[in-house]
This record gives sequence, structure tokens and C-alpha cells, in this order.
Amino acid sequence: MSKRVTIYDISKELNLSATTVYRALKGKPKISDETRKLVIETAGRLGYKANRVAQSLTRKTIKIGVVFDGFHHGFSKDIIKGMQHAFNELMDFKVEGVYGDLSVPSTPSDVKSVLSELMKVVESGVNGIIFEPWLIREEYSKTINELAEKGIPTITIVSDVPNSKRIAYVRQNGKMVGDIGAQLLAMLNDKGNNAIFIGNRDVVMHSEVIKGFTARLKKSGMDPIAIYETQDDDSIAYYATDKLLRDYPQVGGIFVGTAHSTGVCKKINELGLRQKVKIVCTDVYPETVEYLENNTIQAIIHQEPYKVGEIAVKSMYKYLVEGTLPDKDVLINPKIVIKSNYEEYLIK
Amino acid sequence: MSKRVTIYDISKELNLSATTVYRALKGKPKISDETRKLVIETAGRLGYKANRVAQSLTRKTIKIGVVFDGFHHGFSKDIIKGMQHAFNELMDFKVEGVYGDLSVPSTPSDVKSVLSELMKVVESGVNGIIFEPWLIREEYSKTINELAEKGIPTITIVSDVPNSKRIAYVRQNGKMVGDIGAQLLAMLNDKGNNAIFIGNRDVVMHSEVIKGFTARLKKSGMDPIAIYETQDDDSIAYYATDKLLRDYPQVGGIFVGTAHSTGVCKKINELGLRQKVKIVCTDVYPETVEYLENNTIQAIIHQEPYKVGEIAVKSMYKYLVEGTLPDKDVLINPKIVIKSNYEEYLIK
DNA sequence: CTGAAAGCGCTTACAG
DNA sequence: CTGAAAGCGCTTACAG
Repeated sequence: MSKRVTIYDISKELNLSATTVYRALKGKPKISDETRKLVIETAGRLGYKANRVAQSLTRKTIKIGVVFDGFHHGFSKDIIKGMQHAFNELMDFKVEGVYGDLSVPSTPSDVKSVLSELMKVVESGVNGIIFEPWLIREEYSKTINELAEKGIPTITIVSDVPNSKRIAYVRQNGKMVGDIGAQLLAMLNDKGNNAIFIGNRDVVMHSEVIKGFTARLKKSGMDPIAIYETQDDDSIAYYATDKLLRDYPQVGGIFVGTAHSTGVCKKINELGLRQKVKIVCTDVYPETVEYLENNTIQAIIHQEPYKVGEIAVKSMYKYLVEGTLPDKDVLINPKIVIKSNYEEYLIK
Repeated sequence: MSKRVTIYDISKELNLSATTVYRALKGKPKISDETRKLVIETAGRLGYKANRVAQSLTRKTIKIGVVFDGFHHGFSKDIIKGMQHAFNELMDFKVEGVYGDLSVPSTPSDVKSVLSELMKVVESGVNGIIFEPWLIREEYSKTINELAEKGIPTITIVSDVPNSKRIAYVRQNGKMVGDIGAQLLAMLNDKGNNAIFIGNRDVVMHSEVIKGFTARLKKSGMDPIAIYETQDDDSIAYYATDKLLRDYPQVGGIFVGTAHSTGVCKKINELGLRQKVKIVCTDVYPETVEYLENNTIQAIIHQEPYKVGEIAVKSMYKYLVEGTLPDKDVLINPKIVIKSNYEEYLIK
């Protein structure tokens, strides 16, 4: 309400210079323990809170590097858009994004080229790195730890490098995605014979989706009637759907937990099973929306890639500026999308 | 990438003082048209963008007043929480909230006391007002227009004062709420006999919900089998449910478009119709979640009151600082909530 | 109509 | 270990 307490107020109170107060408050060296204690205590008493606006006006530019291994068409692009949005918002705070080469293929690149890209970005003088590693690789862990030694923190996104010194792992909430998928299918058909299609069980994110899916079904005493891998490939998804329906003609619903639901939809339409077999899939894109509109897909679970990118940047910024460590696992919750509300997630 | 262009850069380029450049850029008086044109053109050429951080450091405190007519238990409280969050975020930008008396009852107060509260807040020297008018009243319109004359803009929230000079009306997207309600019920039961309960048709927000609901049904060539008013009263809702089921035993689903779905749920449970009659209601609160967990309610449409408050404050801030007028109608989109994802909306 | 100077609150480089 | 001074980029009050 009344005027905010400033560093100057504290310095007057204690007959010290603003510089000394600054050093005490920021844990900088060249100050006696005694003075530091006194300043900190007085700051607390007066209710001092640093003015972040003034801080950012005076500091030098913070550079945050962004490096992707595999680049997954729509999903990764939306992550980048989210990052760009965050960088834009933080522009006046002297924050700057340094992107590595984004023209990488949608399959994991070879380790050496990824690492050389990473080092190129590091050498441009970044203060932190946001890294999408795609696969778990020894070399990544080693590099992240070396950077940590040098005082350059890393945040992993989408995929993780476990056992490395990354300060956080930001990703979509896979378990909740699976959970919602199972719950929606249970609401959409009472047969209870639901299958799940997923890219590859070895990918951490994908296995989490399966976990969430089966756990929710289990609560009603059920199991998935089938778990099929599609390798995120449209043709595989197409033929897998065919096989599923031959093996389990009683199937009531399919949850497509990763990309390439279009193969499933195509086959379901060809077989004339639209609406008879309920489909729930992930992520709002023009193709999925089309199938939603023609009633092939009943609901879409949007994983908010845009937010993954935005939150990753903001978490790194906060860490660099305030030193506050984000939770190791930063989970972005998905949204449920039906015919009535997809537009909000489509236009960007 | 390279260093940002500052006012000082422009002044050097043109051999003018920073003050003059400032006046030109900000449309301040005491400057020749010629100089102004030159400065603006040069700013454009150099790609000048004002640094908002520096701007906010130098300006004097912006005060935003908040006044409610009726205060609706959970919903209004969450709006306030959203506002507090926004004020907190903007604290370093020298923004301050000035709340009027919030201990008003959950029914519309009398005009005089609301207006005197409003004027009290105005007299504390606010730069803008956020006002929840609850009912459409001549006097409100007059006051808002007088404030506008004095240069104090008003944003209305939840309810509107149409034909007044408020700069924007921020509210939940009622049409989408109704739309989603109808679509969910259509997905949850194929009987197609769906009813809607609403507080009072004369309330603008409520009538928008009905509009969205009927429009979505219409797309499948259907109409609501019944539209009942509850006056947002639990007992009325309870007995209305009874009557609905006597008059239309074939009812497949009920959408409760405003507060007090608990009356409906209680009756449905007593009649042993849980799950047979599908229920979709609005807003995540402990009571509604309980009924969601025990399968009386199938889905909740959360109207995000928190966001209504947050966005209202941020819209006003942006207007006061940048002069950018928000859209007259700022609509906050609802979220679809089921068993799997209510927690995010419950804890605040 | 134009400008020099001080100030917002914190940081930094320099001197002691 | 402590402090005086300049600076970040814009605003304001004052002088001309």
C-alpha cells in the first residue's frame, strides 16, 4: 500500500552504502558476516522485497540456448512457438533466445552432430540451455554434467536425460493424458473393450501414457484389450487398426496416445465403423480436427506443446535470475477438446 | 540480437535531446509537427521499441479499483484470487489494487450503497475501475459515463452495463459453456432427450448459456426437452428435478448451467437414477467434485473465474499503460473437467 | 517549441 | 571489507 522499501531505505537505516546493502542481500563476497547479518535482518524487519524491474534494467543480457535432437513436425514447432512467445514477453527484461539448428529430421540425429550443435550454441555465450534429447544417451549425460560444472544449467524438455545434472525436466503430463483417454472411452462406450495405440513403449513419455491409461481402467477392474505400437507411423497405424478389429471384433474404443491417429481414422472410416468404435486421440491439428468434425474422433486430448516451450523458457529465466530451482519434474496438464472448443487450440 | 535501439540512439541520430524524442514518441504537446514527424519516422527506421521495464520504473503508481455489487460465494472469491495474482505479478511495475468492500451479500445490493462504495474507491485516486454490476441499472451507466469523462476508464466483469462507456466487458464464454454442455450430453447418451437448468433467463450470462446449448442441439436437429429456472437456489433445483422427471420420464441428460447443481444431484441420487440420467454441470468446487467422483456428475465445465479476474486486471493495466483498447468483449473459454483432471482447477 | 538535469531502484567497475 | 559514482532507458519538473 504505502511506498515500497528500497535498498536505499535500508542503507539509510543502517548508515551503510547502497553497495554494501546490495552485497549483503545478494550473497556477494567482500563483506563481513556481521554486516551481512545485520542487513538481512533489517531487510526482513522493514519488509524489503527486491524490485525485479529495476534489477532487470541494470543487468546484462541473459542468453538462453535451445537445442533439439529429433524435430517432430507439428508438436516441436508448437513448442518453439511457445518459446518465442516467452522470449518476446521477456525481451524487455534483457532475455534473448539462441536457437540451434532446427532443420533436424523427425528422427533422432546422430550423437556427434547433436553435440557439436549444442557446443556451438554454448560457445555463443549462453547462460543456460534448453535441450530436447529425444533418446537417452550416455554422451548427453556427460555433456550436461560438464556444462553444470561450468555453471551453465540445462533443462530437458519432452524427453529426459536421467541421472544427469539437468536442473529440471519439463514435459506434457503423460500419465494424465493416458488417464483422461481411458476415462473418456469409458464414458463414451459401456462395452469396456478399449485398446491403446502408442508410438513405442521404450520412449519414456509413451510408457507414461500407457501407465496412466491402464491405471484408470484398472479402477473399474478392467484391462486394455490390446496395446499396439505404431512407431508413430501412419501406415503402421492403419494396418494395426485392421488387425485389431480382426482379432478383437468386440472392441469398443481406441485411444491413440501419440501422433498419427489419421491412419487409425482412415481405416475405421473404410470399415464403416465410425461412431461404432469410439476414438480418442491426442493433439489438435487440422487433420485431427477434420476427423473430429465428421464424428470419427469423439474427443482430442491436447498436450499443449506451446505451453511446454513457454514454461521451459520461463523456468530457466526464473532460475537464472532468482536462483529458484523448479521442481525436477514440471508437468504440463493436457486439455480435453471436443467439437465445441477446438478453435482455441488450433489457431496460433 | 544486437543491442536494442533506445531513445538516446534516436536523439543522437537527429541531434535532438532525449526529452524531445520522448515527447514526439508519446504524442505529448510542446513540440512542432515537423520534429515529431521526423522523430517518428527515424524511430521506425531504426526499429525503436520502447522498453517497458524502464517505463514502469519511472512512472508513478497506477491504482486500479475493484468494486462488486453482488458477491457470489465461490465464484466471486475465485475472481478476486485471480485479481490478487495479477496485482502481485504487476507489483514491480508499480501497480496497486484498491478493493471496495467485498463483504456484500450474494444478492444484488441497493444502488445507493453500491455507488457510494464506488465513489469511495474513486476518491482514493484510482486510475481505472473494475466493476461487477450484477444487474443492469440506469444509475450505473450514468456513473460509468461520468467517470469516463474524468478520464477514469471502467471495465465491467461477469455482468455488463450495456450502452455505457465502459472500455470492455470481461466474462466467461457463456455460449461456449452451453455449447460444450450440449455436446457432452449428446456424447454421453444417445437418447437425445436433454434438459437444461439455469438460474434466471433474464440474466445476460445465463441466457447466453441457453443460446449456446440450444444452438449445439439444433445442429443435430434437436431441441432441449425442457428449460427450467432455478434462481440459483438449491431447493428449487431439487424440486425442479423431481418435476422434470415426472413430466419427462424419458429424459437422458441434464445440463446445470449455473450454480446449485447439488440440488439436482441429490434428487437424482434419491431416485436411484445415477448414471441413467447423465449430468453435466458447471464449475469445480468440493461439492461438485464429490458428485463427480461418485458418478452422479459425468463432467464439469469449469468457467475459470480465476482467469476472469486475472484478465480483467491485466486488460486494465495494458489500457492504462499502452493505451491499447481491449476487445469490447473479452471472453474466457471454459475447460472440460472429468475425474482425471479436476485437481488442477480445485486447488487455489 | 527545445533541452539539461535529476530521478526510478538496482548493479557494476573502480578506488580506498 | 566499505563506499562514491556512473549507468540501465525512460519520465518529469524546471528553465529558457
